[in-house]
Amino acid sequence: MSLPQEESRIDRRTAILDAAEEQFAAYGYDGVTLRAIAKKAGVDLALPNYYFGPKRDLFDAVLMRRAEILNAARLAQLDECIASSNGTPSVENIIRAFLRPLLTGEHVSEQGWKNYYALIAYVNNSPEWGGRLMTQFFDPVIQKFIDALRLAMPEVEARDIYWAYHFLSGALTLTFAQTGRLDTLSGGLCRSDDLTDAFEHMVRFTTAGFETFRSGQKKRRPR
Amino acid sequence: MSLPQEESRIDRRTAILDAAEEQFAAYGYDGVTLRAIAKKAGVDLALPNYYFGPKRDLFDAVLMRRAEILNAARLAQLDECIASSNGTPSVENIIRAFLRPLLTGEHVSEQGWKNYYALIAYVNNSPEWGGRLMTQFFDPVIQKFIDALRLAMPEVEARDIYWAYHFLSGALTLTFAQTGRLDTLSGGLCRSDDLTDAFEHMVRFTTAGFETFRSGQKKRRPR
DNA sequence: GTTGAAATTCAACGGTTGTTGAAATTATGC
DNA sequence: GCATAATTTCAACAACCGTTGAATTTCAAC
Repeated sequence: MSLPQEESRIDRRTAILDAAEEQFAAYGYDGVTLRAIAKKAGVDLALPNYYFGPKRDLFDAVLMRRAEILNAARLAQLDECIASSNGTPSVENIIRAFLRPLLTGEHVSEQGWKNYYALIAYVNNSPEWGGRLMTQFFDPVIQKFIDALRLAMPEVEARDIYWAYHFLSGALTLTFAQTGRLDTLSGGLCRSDDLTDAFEHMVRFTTAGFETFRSGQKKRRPR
Repeated sequence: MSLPQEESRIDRRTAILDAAEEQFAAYGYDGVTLRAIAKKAGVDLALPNYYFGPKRDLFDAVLMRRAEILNAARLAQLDECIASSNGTPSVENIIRAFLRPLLTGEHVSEQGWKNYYALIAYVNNSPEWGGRLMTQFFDPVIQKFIDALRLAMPEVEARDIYWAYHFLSGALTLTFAQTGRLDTLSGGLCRSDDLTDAFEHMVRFTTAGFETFRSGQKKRRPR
């Protein structure tokens, strides 16, 4: 017997990451046991600890794995977007550069990426980790997008742009979460797992949201 | 001794609800133990179970308590909004009617309401409960707001309105979550606990997002 | 094939979880 | 004041948690 040799070594690390990714996304950090992860991955209970250390480090490893891929893809899209528009890109094209890596090729078809997106939704809305982890893994790249947006709308205050990005982030991550609520609310009219449809709507909605801050009117009186 | 009589009976029920609300919002359902809740509420470990049954029922009770208050306030605002505009209110006024109950009077000052909002953010983005609980507690009222929005924009397809509400919901709940991420991302320019500022920006952003679907152009080609 | 390192299994540890039944306390109706 | 019910306390249950050290197996180098 020499079949599962060179393959199974690496396979087990990624099998653990895949299983942890799926479970964490579905039930949250505390809702998942190492025993459930190990069983899903088809490995011994002690193996996750052997490869990744304590549970919290495994969680970080899951987050880190695809964050690097996503950040690199986003930066490439942003560079191309800026280059192809003589230095001052449109708001819509910046948003498209921000969203496009999320639905290219394997990202829409592979279940692993969908699980990862749902996990991001969980982390982004968690008071426990949202501040720390999102800042650590994603905000360096986000800042470059904000810089580009400021360049695209130089007359808009920075505060307004940060708020607008915040709303974009919320809309995006709720769509990631795949709760199925929109589907039932709309009586089946909308399918939240149709990422292409979701993002086309999101681009229109958020682009208009950003652009509205060009008009100088400050705060209206509430009520 | 006859001081803690009529008072403490009711107080213990609400003390448990308050403590559970705070803990669930901060750490999620599985991140909280009944012992932590009981300790925070200053009651015996067995008391939560005595009043509310198993842990899951306590969670539902926490959600239900303020949901009824919020739903009633929203319906009142919607009625007033429709009545004061001769039957066809503006999109902006509908959104304001939807958001205004969140920052009236005690809701901004009481910490209990802020905890509840953070809990909603957790539930709304949870694949585990987002579909079931949000639909159960909030969607009947949401449907009435959608009806009003359809009336305000009769030329827009229902699908587009449902998507737009979905993005509004995501933006709103992320703001609820109070992760502090926006604060650090903006270098202190934005304070996410300033609900008045948050909602004034949210009204502008989301109103523009809804209105953009009036323009008949369908899906643009991505890329 | 032998040797040393890496990978995997196994069993168990101390600690914590939600839940519960029985006892003790307090309030309520007569 | 007494009996009845509601409330609160206490102790403990069985089940499960993350983690680990030792034993076992598999691998790689010579």
